Parts: sequence; structure tokens; C-alpha cells
Amino acid sequence: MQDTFCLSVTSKFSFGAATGKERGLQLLTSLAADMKSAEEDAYSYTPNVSLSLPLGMGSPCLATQYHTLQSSPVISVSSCHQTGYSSDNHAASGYYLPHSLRPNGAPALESPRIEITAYSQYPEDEVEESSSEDHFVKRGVNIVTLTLPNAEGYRDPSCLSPASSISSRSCNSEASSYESGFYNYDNSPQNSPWQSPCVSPRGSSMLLSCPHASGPAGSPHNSPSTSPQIGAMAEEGWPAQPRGSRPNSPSYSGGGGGGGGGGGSMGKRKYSFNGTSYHQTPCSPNQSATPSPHGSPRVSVTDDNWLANTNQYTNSAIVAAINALTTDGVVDMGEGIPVKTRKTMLDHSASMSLKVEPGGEELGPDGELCHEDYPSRLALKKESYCGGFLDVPQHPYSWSKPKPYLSPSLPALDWQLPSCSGPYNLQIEVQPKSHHRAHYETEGSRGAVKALSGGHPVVQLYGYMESEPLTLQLFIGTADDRLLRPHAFYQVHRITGKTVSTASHEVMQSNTKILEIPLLPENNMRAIIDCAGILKLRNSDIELRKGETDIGRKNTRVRLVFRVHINQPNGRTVSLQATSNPIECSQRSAQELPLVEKQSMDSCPATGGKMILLNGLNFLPESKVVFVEKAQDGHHLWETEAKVDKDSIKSNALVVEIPPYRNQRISSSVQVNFYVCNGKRKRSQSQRFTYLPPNVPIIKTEPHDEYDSLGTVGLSMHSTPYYSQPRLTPIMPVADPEACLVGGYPSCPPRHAAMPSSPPSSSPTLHDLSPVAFSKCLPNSPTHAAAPPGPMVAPPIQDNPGHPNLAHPSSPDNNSSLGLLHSQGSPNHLNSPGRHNYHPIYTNSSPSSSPASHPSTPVGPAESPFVQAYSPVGSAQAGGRSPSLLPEDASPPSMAITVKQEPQELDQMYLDDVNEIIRNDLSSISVHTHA
DNA sequence: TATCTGGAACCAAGC
DNA sequence: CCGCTTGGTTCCAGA
Repeated sequence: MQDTFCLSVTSKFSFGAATGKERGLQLLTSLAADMKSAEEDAYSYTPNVSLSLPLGMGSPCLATQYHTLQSSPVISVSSCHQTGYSSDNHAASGYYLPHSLRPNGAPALESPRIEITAYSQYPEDEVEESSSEDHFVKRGVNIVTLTLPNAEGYRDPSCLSPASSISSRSCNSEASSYESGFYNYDNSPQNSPWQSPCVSPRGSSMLLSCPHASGPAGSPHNSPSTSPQIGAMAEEGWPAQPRGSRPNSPSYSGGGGGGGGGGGSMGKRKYSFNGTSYHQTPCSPNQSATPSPHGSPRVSVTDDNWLANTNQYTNSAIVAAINALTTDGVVDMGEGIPVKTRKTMLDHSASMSLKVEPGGEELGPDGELCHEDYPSRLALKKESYCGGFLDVPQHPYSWSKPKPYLSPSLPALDWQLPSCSGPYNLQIEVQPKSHHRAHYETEGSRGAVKALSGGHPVVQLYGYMESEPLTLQLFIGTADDRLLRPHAFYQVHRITGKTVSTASHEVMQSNTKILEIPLLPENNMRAIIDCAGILKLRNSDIELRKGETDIGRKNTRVRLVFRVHINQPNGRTVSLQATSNPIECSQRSAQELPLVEKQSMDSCPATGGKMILLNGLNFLPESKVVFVEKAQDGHHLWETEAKVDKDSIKSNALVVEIPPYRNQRISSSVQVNFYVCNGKRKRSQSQRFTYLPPNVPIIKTEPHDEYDSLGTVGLSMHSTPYYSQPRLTPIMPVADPEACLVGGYPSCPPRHAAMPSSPPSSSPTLHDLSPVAFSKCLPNSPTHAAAPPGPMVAPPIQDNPGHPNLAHPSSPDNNSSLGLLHSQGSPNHLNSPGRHNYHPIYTNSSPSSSPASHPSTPVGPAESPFVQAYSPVGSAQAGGRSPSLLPEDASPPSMAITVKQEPQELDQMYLDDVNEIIRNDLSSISVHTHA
């Protein structure tokens, strides 16, 4: 399970000899052909999807309505989802189903899960719902039905939390969203349908009705914009809680509290853990106490939005199911929102109140809804944007109005989407810095995420020639080895102020706050992301949620996830997604953990002896570099410490002599990992490295020479996807930027635009389903956007004329994706030699070899729709993992191709910790892990 | 004055 | 049970 190797097609292309490339291309092409159908499906999804809903609906999930829908669609409606998201048909579907849908839907909800990961859309939705309910409950307002369980409820098994992990449901987020006005009640499924729609836009009504509304308080920070009303509400509703009082923190949460000096007063955590007391206190009082202005979800109606959505759900059966679900959820919700959080939220909210975003509130609850409105919305936005976003309510009505197509059709946030489709290519031209200290609600904002260069991340949509503005969505995603999904412990935080040039507004979707930023034709569909900060939610608050399965401890790495939904003349919508490099959000980790950002080479002959230059952060004189080879099951097969040139050690650079591989007679490339270690628990993420058979021509990793600049030694630096490693979800091909990077795959190059200087975003690669991407693909630059992207190593491999539809797989990325998918799904597959080629395979292994870690795994495969689509192909290829496996047949590719392991590993430390924790805490898990 | 930041204190969980 | 390590959360203080 653990290590999966990914063949990096990229490398092939980029590095490989011309011939190699050609072959690779061919292979890819063929693959692509196969895949096309899938992609096509994937890409465009039709609004129609909603129809499918019923299916999904079957499941309780109501809330998510559309979410559900989304997911559900997957199942039933192939086309829709496929669009990009998933294809129905594909075996892949299998992936999905498993998790998310249970065919019946209901099931999904059921499982609360243990695993760290699994977040499945559905589950999330469910969770959300529940959560929302909880919120409501706590808030008290209408809560009629819900009785809050106290803290106990949190983990009470009885309360099913539907979803696996709720993604970020942070209360905050909700709150924030709330502020922004858009709320997503959407999510709050509960609210939804049956609830009465709140006609009134934001205002009070919202508050009342919507659980989320309470939210405002919740995320004061986030949404500055909140309406005053809300703020007031919040305050009133939520009496300030003494700071000290926290919700229970789950075991993990550390002491926190103590806040520094004054802290003592806080009494932070003095609650006794023992037993109940602690539970109750925090929770109950606060929660229950805080009456939530918002009505109970159920009772109260929510937004108009809901209504809209609701339509779909009218089934009584569904409703019933939902209710059932909700109830549980409700309880949880209280939990969901940690007291403290709430409090803070409240406070903030109060303060925030002034900032109201216009319009937003009215919008609907769901961000999705918003989408639905897109057209109108866009128009509105445009105006608003142009006009002064802040001042004018942007989307006043649009949101509330029925949408052209239902949001349901939009892919859920945990769906893996391609960065390229047809002519479109969404790219992160300037990557965010690898470190950004997130702020707690109790703190002031720590500002917007910055780029290495000192500026801010930049995202651009290439290939869009229409005059209509689009909306760029941004949310905080995970950066672990599992599939990308909304991060439960972090929320995007909207930054406003003089220094912010980019308009934005918040929307809540499934407990995840989404920042919507206008993408204007006049700006070349390019947006400078200077309005996005990162809010850290207390682990205790999140972990207590019933549905939450992720652990916050040491889960401090995130990625910025950008999405764009483009309506097509044919009624379809193309959804693209680009994911940034990983960002370490912990103060401590950022200061103490070594970070490898770039490496001068990613492969060399098994004889070793070559010098590799590593660029990064926090390197110490005592830093060690360890090369490790792991078996699929995670066992160490080989480990050796490389010689570090002590004279060259700098805090940001290390020169290391590559140790000879344990077996210098390997006949095929072998993937290993290496990491920089500053001490016991201070390891960098694992970096991939490939040992090549002696006779094999060495692949130069140059692709990214760009980075070379860095290379002091003259070594060309290779950007390493450090990020990719750990977090990448192996599964998704797309997801893993690294792969791309590594491989040198180009991510989809922007068609129109010249290649961005820095192709940084790996993300693109991840998702690209579309063939186009292929051709397009730029080399992914390593994370740092800052780094001047060197010339792409690999020229766009092909060009596909890009047929959006055709998109295909040939692109390395795609391949990779395939591989990934497979890999995750079943490691076994990996073994199977890449049938076709490795290329496609990037199997990332899920690093989390450990079963525990894999929880996602099971899910994983299923999770990404894409995967499904591809899966068929991919599966075959998946093979990659073991080096030996790599068939040479793939030779062309093989040569070029380097197998990269997936980053799977987060920091080992991290994984280890998580796994341990999980194991300890959670008894049952294994299921997923294939191991 | 408010915000942004860097640092560090305070604590609790695990060993 | 004690002490040390880790790491999360809260504060402080300077810019």
C-alpha cells in the first residue's frame, strides 16, 4: 500500500531521449484514445444530472442536495458527473460507489469512519448536514427536534455521522460563509428542502433559519463581510464564551489553550478530561447554551436556494431519510462547533458585522447554487467586481434565483478534476510559498498567502475566449497522500483591505468555505490571489464532529484548490481544477521541519556516486539525508544515509552524494525515497528518487531547468515536488503535481497564453483529464512559482488539438492519473506491470502504506471520479510500483519514464503519528487498506 | 488604531 | 508518578 511508485511519464518526455518521448507519446496517445470516452464524459457534465439525484438521494444525504446529487449522479448519471468529475460508466465508477454512494445512498452516510481520510463526498455531505444540524441545534433556535447530545455525542457511535470526513466544516467556515452571505445552507441539508426556504436574503432570516447562519459568528475572521445583522445575531445568540472554555478538545488537541501569558485566565482546558465532565462542559454549555439565532435547520426554512435545490428532493422518502440522518447529525453539530470556536466566531462576527458583503448573503446557501446562477451571476459579479466589489452587493439576486442549472451538477469539492479540458487550461502561474502560518480564530488574520517571490499566487485560465467573466473558486484542500479533498482543519479566509486588489466573496459549500474570485476577460482571465488567507480551526473542534475522521494533529499541510466552471453552449459545464503546491501552515513545522523544495536530479544509475543538490528550508549542519526503499506494504527494504557535504550546508541548500543502490544490477528502474532529517521527529517529506539500471541512459531531470537557477553547483535543480510527495494523493493522477513535475510532464500548457513562466502548479496535472492537457501540459514546475519556470522541459507533448472532448489521456498527466488511480485502488494492480506502459502509471502509491493510513485508499480509488473514468486503463497500468515491475517494454517510456514514488508519505512522522493514533483510537479500519 | 507578524508561553498528550 | 518531548493554541509585542 504504502509506496506506490509512479512512473513519471513526465520524465520520459521531458528527459527521455527524443525517441523515448515519441514512444511515450504514442503510448499515451493510444491510451488517450481509450480514455477519451471517459474523459469526455468526465468533462462535461450536464446539468441534467440532477435527475440522477433521486438515486443519490436515496441516500439520506439530503443535505447536500446537490452534492449528493453530484455524487449520486456519478453513479447513475454518468455523463454528468463524468464531466470531469467522474464518469459514470467506468469501472471507475466503482470507485465511487464504494464510497460515496452507496448505491443506495444511504449507506454512505452510515459510516462514520475511522480512518483518517476518507472523506467522501457523500459522507461529507452527510456530515455536513449533520453538522449543520448540529449547529442549528446548538444555536438553538428552532431546534426543536434536536436535542443536543452533549459532548458525548461527539463520538457517540450512535450518532452516525454520515460522512466520512467532513471536510472542513469548520464552524467557522460556516459562519463565515454566512457572513459572506452566501451561505450554504446548501449544505445544510437539513435545512434544505423541507425547511422553509428563507426568502429573505441574508438577513436575519438567514440567521435564524440557517444553522450556518450562526456561522457568522463562527468565522468572523473569514468573513468580514458579514452583515451587521448577523454579527449582532451572533453575538447575542452566542454569548461570548469565555475563551478558556473550549469545546472539548479531543485528546489530541494539545494544550492549547494556555495561551501565553495571560492565558492562564483562560482556564483553557482545565476541564477535566476525565470523563464526562469534560465532555459536558464544554459542549453542552456552550453549545446548548448558545442559542443559535438560527433556527433549527429543519424547522426553519432556509434560503431560497434551498428551495431551488429542494425541488429535486421533494421526495418524501428522501426527506424522511434525511431527517433521520439529520437528527443524528444535529446532535453532532453542536459538537461540530466547538464552543470556543463559536465563541470566537461570535466575537468576530460581531466585529465583523460591519463588513457585509453585499449580496452574498442572499445568495444561497450553497455555493453551488451560486454556480447555478452562473450566468446571471457572472454578470452580476462582473458588475460588482468592476464596481467595487466590496461595496456593492455583488450578486444580489442571482444567487437566490433559480439557476440555469442546478448546482448539483457541479462537482463536489472532493472530486478530482482535471486542470485542462479541451481548450481550457486552468493554471497556477505563481505558486504560493511553501509555508504560511495559518491563524486561529482567536488571532487576528495573518494575512494572505504569499508567493515565494513576495507577491501573491496567480491563477490564470487559458483558452477561454468568451467575454463573460467567470468565477474562480478557491478552497483549502488537503495535502496528504490521499485524494485531494477539502481540509477539515483549515478554511480559506477572505482578506480584505487596502492591500488587497482582488475582489472576492465567500460561499459555503458543504462546510467548506469557498472564496469566489472574479476571472475577467479584461484581465486575461487571470487573478492575483491576494485576498486569501488560511484559518486554522481547532483540532478539538473538528475532531469532535461525528463525521470527522481526519485527525488534526500534525495534519498541517494544505493546498490551495482553484476551480472554474465554464458553461458550454451545449449546456454542459466544464469544471477545471488546479491545485497548488503544499503549504505548511503550522508555525512549528514551518520553523523546524526541513523542507526539500528542489532537487537537482531525480534519478541516477544504481551505482550512485553523483552529487545531488537539494534546495529547501531549515537545513542544519546536522541534517542527514536518508535514502529509503519501501515495499508496498510499507516495510523498509533498504535504508541508507547519504553523505552530506558538510561544507556546503546552508539553511537552504544541501549537497549530497547519492549512495549506491543496494543492488547495482537492477534491470529496471527502482524508485526509492529520500528525506532530510534534522532529528528524531523532524524529517522532511519524502522525496522521490529513481535508481536506473546501469545501462539505462540517465534521465536528466532537467526538465525543470528553470530551477537551475537555483542550482548553485551547476546542478540543474529539479523542482521537487516535495509537496507532492506526501500529500499528493497518489490516486489522482491529476492531483499529483509532482508527478507531472517530476515526470516533467507538462501540465497543460495554456494554450493561448504563452506558457506561464512558471507552470508551477502541479495541480493542473493532476486533474487533467483532458487530452488536451496533454499536449498542453507544461512541465510542472516545482512548486515554487517563484522560481522562474524554466523552459519547459517537455514541450507540449502533443497537441491535441484539444478537443475538449477528446481529451485524453495521452498526456502524461493523464497517464499518471490513471496509474494513480489504480494504484490506490488496488495496490495489486500496481504490481501488474504496466501493461501498456508505465507511463500512464504514476502509480502513486499511497504512501500511507500502513493500512491505517490508507483508509482513504479504499475510498481513494473510488473517490475520484476521474479515476473511474480512467481506471480501466489505468488499472492495467497501474503497475508501477515495484521497480522490478516496470517493464522495460515500456522501454520507450520506460527509459524516459522515471518511476516516481508517490509522495505518499507525508512526513513519515506524520503518517506514523496518524497511523498510530488511528490504530489506537480506532479499532476498525482495515477495511480499506488493501494491504 | 488596526492589522500583520514573529516569537514564545502555556499546556496537555505521549513516551 | 515524574520528567521530557511534541505540538497545538493563545498571547504578547514590535513593525
